[in-house]
This record gives sequence, C-alpha cells and structure tokens, in this order.
Amino acid sequence: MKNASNGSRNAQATAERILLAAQKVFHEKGYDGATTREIADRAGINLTLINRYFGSKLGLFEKAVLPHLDLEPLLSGTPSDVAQRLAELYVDTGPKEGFDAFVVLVRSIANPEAGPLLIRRLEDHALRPLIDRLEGPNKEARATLIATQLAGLVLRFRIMPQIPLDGQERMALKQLLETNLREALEG
Amino acid sequence: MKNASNGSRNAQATAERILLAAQKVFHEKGYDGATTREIADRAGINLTLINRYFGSKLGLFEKAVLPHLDLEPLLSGTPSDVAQRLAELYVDTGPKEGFDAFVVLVRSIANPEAGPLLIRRLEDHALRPLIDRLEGPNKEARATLIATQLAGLVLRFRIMPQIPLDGQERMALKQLLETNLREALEG
DNA sequence: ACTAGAAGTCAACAAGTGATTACTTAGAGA
DNA sequence: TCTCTAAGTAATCACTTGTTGACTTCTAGT
Repeated sequence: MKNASNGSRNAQATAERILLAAQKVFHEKGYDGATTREIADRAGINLTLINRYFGSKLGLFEKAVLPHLDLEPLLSGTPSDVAQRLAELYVDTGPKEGFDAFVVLVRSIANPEAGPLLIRRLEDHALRPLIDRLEGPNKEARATLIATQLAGLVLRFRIMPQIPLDGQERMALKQLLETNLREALEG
Repeated sequence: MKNASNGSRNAQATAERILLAAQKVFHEKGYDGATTREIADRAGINLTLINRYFGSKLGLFEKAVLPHLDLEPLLSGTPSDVAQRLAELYVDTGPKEGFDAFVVLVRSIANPEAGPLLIRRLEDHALRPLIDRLEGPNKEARATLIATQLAGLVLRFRIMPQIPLDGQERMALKQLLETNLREALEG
C-alpha cells in the first residue's frame, strides 16, 4: 500500500474533497438547492463518485453536515465566560462564507428527509448539552430561551446579513445579549 | 354581470381558492418543496390556472405569503401589553397547521428567488415597525434582540414542535420571555 | 512486465418540475 | 335563442435532478 502523497487515485483524499465541497454548497443553498452536480464540479471529481462513496445525496449530507451541528464546544467555562463568548460569536457581521452547520440547518429544515435528521441532531447535540450544563430551577425553560435567542441571531446575522446594523448598535446589542444570556445561564 | 353565488366559473373565487391552498402548501413544505400541482390539486382547480391568474409560482408566492408577513398588528399597546401578548403567542404548542407566514419565511429563505423577497418584506414590515415603536437609546439593538428572540421561538415551537416541553417549563419560559421582552421594549 | 482490483469516467434513465399552447365549455348579454 | 368572451381543460414541452450500470484507466503486489 502506497502512502497518499500522490494526488490522483486516492479514495480517502477524494472523499475528503467531496465533503469539503458539499459543506460549502449545502451552506450556500441548503439541501434542496444544492445539486450533486455542483458539489462534484466544485470538488473537481466525477459525479458518480458521490453515490459510490456516500450512497446518496442524503448520505453525503449526513457525513458532511450533521457532525458539525454541535453546541457543546461553546459551553465550557463559567456562565460569564459562556455568555461573553456566545454574544461575541453570534453578533457578528461579514458575509459568512465557508461553512456553518447552523446555517445549513435553517436552509435545509424544510426538506422532509434532511429536516428530521437535523432536528434530532440539534436536540441531542445542542439543546441537551445546554440543559445539562445549567444548574438550578427551570433548566429546560432557560435552555430554550437561550437556544431560541441564538437561533434567531443565526437567522439575522448569518442568513440575512444584507440588512445592515450600525457598529454602535452592534456593540449595544452585544451587551444586552450578554446580560440576557448570563442571567439565563446562572438561573 | 351575475353575482358570484354559483360556485362554478367564478374567477375571483377560483383565485381565492388557489391562494388558500397555496398558503397551506407553502406553509407545510416551503417554496422549494411546494409544487404547483399539489397546490392545484388541493385547491381543486386546474394546474394552468395558477399561471393564468398569478403569472408564475413566484407570483403566487408573492400574493399568497408576503402580505401576511407583518409584525405590526402585534405591536399595539403598552410595552407590558406587547410583551405579554408576544410571550403568549410565541411560546405555544400544537402542530401549527394552517398558515403562518413566519414559518413560510424560514422554510423558504434558502430559495434564491423567494429568499430576497422575504428578507425585504421582513425588514419593512417587521424590523422597521419594531424599531419605530421603541423609545429611548439603542432602538435598533433592542429591536434586533426582540426580533431574533421571536424568530428563534418560531423555529422552536412552530417548526420543531416534535421536541416536547413540559407544561410547567413552558409557563416558566413564558415568564422569562415576557420579562426579557418588556425590558427590551421599555429600554 | 503482468494482472487483478480499486478508482475514475461516460452515457443514459426515470421521475418530477414549471410553464405553454391549443382546445373545450359555460353563461351573460344581444 | 344565439353568440362571443371569459373560465376551465388536456396534452405536452423543455429542462433539471438523483441515480445507475457498463466501461476505462491507473497502480500495487507479484
């Protein structure tokens, strides 16, 4: 077996290129809008390899998107830490190119095959970790308040970035948000 | 000209049936998932009448959905009134059948034709009225905080209703939400 | 160098989509 | 009653999409 230093005829590297291209296309267009042909073109590989390596478009979606739908990495530290981190991260600007699993979630939630997968994954790897992280009463209510606030911010800043927001207003929003998040986290 | 008491051969009534069916199908499946054939079937009319009366699928979408994307009717009264009304309305349960323009927004935002229309409409008839309603400093920041919170709640309770929430937790959430909303509304 | 099997390519199918064109039917006004 | 126009219908086009089966090419192990 030869090590994969040569670019051609390396199945693992090809699968990886497909995954990366799929992430970008799913991010930009959602599940319905993304076509296997565009993914193949962007990855620079033949169309049929998608089905060979991932079984189907949905199979590719599961491998490319679902594992990255995870809130847990952002929940470490004190409530103040978490609140500050989340406020900084979700009140952001910029065209948000590349890949963001939560953007893909919103843009694919309507699809009858991808939607349920996304919802289950979100429940297990975003809502649950958030609930488990909280202390005190009404964990689920507080977690829901936080999660819905963040979800709305994804919509506002990562999916509708064309609506402008003044720098000063953005700073104010960050402050207000951080306060709300901290209070909900602390209970 | 005969008054439209007879059900058949009434263009206005037919257009209305198309609009009602379109609202339901767009609500359930989003712009991409909705087919003109299903809309026609559900309306009990011939497929070609959609294009005759509305020009195109997108034209139908504009007439059926966009006018209902409006937050203004919910913003009358004191900040306390508004906060209570919104908390009651957005922390809801149930399968959410029928038609909800904000659900359609989320489920159609990925489409390159419908998306921009929805964003512009949302800006003009949800964000702007909310900003204009506020008093005091940082109107835009506070309006954004409120709007994103509500948007997330739409996602949570109207699009992912399968994730359960205990009745007591729901009451607690309603309280927390109402407090946050009132503070953001009052400034 | 030879060859078996993996990696990659090619052409095409079957299903579904929005839209159009030509045709048929009903009903209000003469 | 008889038209003539609006309302409704049928058939189909042009196109896209996911997927598949057969074919070709490269390369690792002998």
